[in-house]
Amino acid sequence: MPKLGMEPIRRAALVKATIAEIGVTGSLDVTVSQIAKRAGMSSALAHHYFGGKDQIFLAAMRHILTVYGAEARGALVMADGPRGRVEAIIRAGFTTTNFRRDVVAAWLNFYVLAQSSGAARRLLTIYQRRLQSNLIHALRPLAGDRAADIATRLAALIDGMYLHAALRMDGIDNGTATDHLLTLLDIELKAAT
Amino acid sequence: MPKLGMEPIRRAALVKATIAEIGVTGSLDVTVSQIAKRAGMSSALAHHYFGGKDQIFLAAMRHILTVYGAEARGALVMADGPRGRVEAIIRAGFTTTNFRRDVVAAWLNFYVLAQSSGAARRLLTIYQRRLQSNLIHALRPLAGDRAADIATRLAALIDGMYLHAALRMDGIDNGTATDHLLTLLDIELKAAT
Amino acid sequence: MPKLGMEPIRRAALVKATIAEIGVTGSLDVTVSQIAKRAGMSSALAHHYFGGKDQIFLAAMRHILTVYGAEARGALVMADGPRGRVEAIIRAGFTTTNFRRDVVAAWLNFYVLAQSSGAARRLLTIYQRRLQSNLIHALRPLAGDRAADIATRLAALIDGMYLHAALRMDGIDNGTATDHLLTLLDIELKAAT
Amino acid sequence: MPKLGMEPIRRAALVKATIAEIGVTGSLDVTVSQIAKRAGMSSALAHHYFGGKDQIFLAAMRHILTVYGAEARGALVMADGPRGRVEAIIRAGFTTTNFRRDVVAAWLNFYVLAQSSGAARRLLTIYQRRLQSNLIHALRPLAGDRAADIATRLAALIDGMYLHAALRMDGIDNGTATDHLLTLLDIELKAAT
DNA sequence: AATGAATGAGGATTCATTCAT
DNA sequence: GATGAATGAATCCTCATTCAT
Repeated sequence: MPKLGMEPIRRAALVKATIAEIGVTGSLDVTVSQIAKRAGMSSALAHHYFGGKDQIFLAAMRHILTVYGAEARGALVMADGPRGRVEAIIRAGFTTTNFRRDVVAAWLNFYVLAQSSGAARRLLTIYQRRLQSNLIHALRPLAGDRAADIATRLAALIDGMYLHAALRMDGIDNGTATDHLLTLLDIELKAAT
Repeated sequence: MPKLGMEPIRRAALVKATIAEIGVTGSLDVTVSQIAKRAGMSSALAHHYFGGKDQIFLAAMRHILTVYGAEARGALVMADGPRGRVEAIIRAGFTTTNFRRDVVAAWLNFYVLAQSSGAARRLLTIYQRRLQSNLIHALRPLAGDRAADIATRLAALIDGMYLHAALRMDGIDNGTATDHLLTLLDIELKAAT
Repeated sequence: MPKLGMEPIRRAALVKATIAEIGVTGSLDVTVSQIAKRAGMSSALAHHYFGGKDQIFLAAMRHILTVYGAEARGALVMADGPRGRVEAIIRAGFTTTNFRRDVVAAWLNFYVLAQSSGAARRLLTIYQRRLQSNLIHALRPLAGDRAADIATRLAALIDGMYLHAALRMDGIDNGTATDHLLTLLDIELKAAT
Repeated sequence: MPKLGMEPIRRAALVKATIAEIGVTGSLDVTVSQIAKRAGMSSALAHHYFGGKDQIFLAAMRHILTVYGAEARGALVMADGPRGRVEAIIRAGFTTTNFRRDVVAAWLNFYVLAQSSGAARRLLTIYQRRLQSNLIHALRPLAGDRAADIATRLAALIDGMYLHAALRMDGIDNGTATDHLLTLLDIELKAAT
């Protein structure tokens, strides 16, 4: 074990462990000790690097949003035409990275956290605004004035799919979830013409 | 003079207080004492009537689902034609009773609870199945084979709207939420023909 | 009906135990558990009744000051003539109740606490002002303009004696401490004439 | 190139930082990290040089006592006649070096420390004995048999003044504190004749 | 010489739950 | 029926201290 530059490694390990632990427990009732143990260190060290439980949670949340954002951005760059851009945004939410069981569980829990924690809400709001704005931009050429409304429904359906997935209901998986979203997109655009 | 028939009154008060308290806190991190205090009794009495915190939560969840179910059933009876039946089901989710701030917050939290509590998940599953089945029945005459798929999207969008409402995103309120749902219904049916 | 009226009993026991524990340890590094144990209850109950460690300390401090104040007032009422009044005030600080080892140790620690705790400082200031004012009133007829200055020295010497007593220096005990104070009073008055 | 002779510099920095930190906090609840940070080094190094927190405190205490002793000795050498010697001793306690806010705060805290730490008590006792003995020697020619008693009162009043100063009571400053002491000396000597 | 890394031990505080009355 | 009393079992967090580099 090297003696220097441990911080980023430890932080990453803790973030990863936090998501995993939330995934297993299915709630935020996770102790710092559990997280630290899973990350292979003492709880004291976890506190040392993050300052407190809340900040560990926020870091995990930030991580999930960052990864999501990165994938979405990457997909957008490669996308072809307006319709392709919307698809890219939608698909980004259901990649194997983002639509893993524990990540979805964490996601849902962060939504709940956002109700009581200002910091969490701020984070989520930023993400939401970006998603909404991306969707609207991509939809404008296809649906004109209706872009905003359609974006709202798409965004809500994405979250709805996450919610159902979190409960493993309907046997939703990457594929079917994406299908539902794309179907919605199709009929929205058809109706908009 | 012993008070008779206090039990149902106390239980109802506790259930109501639980929902209110979850609404205020925005999470399940609510103590039995808080709930009991709001319900105007000692926490010991709350335990006496419910046996434990988990059961208080379950009772509150059951209450919400029951009220929702009752309203939906009532609306269904009055509904006119297949399309009217679907509308009735959708509208039931956004009445002022069911779409109140604290109820929505509790709803979201119960979704989370369902991830860690088998009993909670069972409750939710029952409700989900009933909703799904009601929707499919109502949609069948209108959309044939596509009924199931459409029902899934409608159900997911309902939950998505709840989620966004819980975070006061998009300025979602009764009216706009219902509008979005009915719009989805419209275009789904148009596309199904 | 449950066991009633425990609160004052518990609080008194905790205050007493706090003083004793500070006396034994000689510092404020006393755990709530130690205090609670000595008082014959769980630390949880201590928290229940006082809300926190700080408030336990403040209550103990308040208790000491209250007892002191009561004795001083009592002695003042019985005192004969101006000189008698000054003596009464002085003697009150060195009764067997107030000049006990643990009380003196607690006293000293509260002085230190007052440096970091606003609440503690306020308490101490009130006591100090009352002592000063009592002394000045009693001294005025005897020393006129010099009353204030003399009072300051008397008060400082009282505290100095406490300090020395806390460290068992100079073999200070009730008797000698009082003697020193009265001697100071004598020569102050002689010089004031 | 290893830095040579860092040890005394580091130790001095730590001692200084300790006193400052105690002065700021107003208590001994100061962490080694705080001290080390203020001294511009890691807490590990502080341990390396002193072996432990207790020893850092003791070193700080020793430092204060040493400085005080040095000033007192210096003043004694220059003093003129018995009365001048007593004055010199008294004034030494209230020089701007010794009567600084943080030094006084540290002083008071060391008194408290002496109640629980044998080493601290020993240190303080040595200082006390030296002060007492110095005072008695100087007073003997002026007050004969009464020297010891007067010395006790003078010493106690000095500490009392420190205590009041620590709490910024009575608006005590160098000047007024010294005045009170010298007044006491005056009237003691007058009474002794 | 110097420090980042790491932890064990401990302490304040909270809370669901039980019990006697 | 109802509650004050009481606690054990966590849980977060802090900190002195050690160690490898």
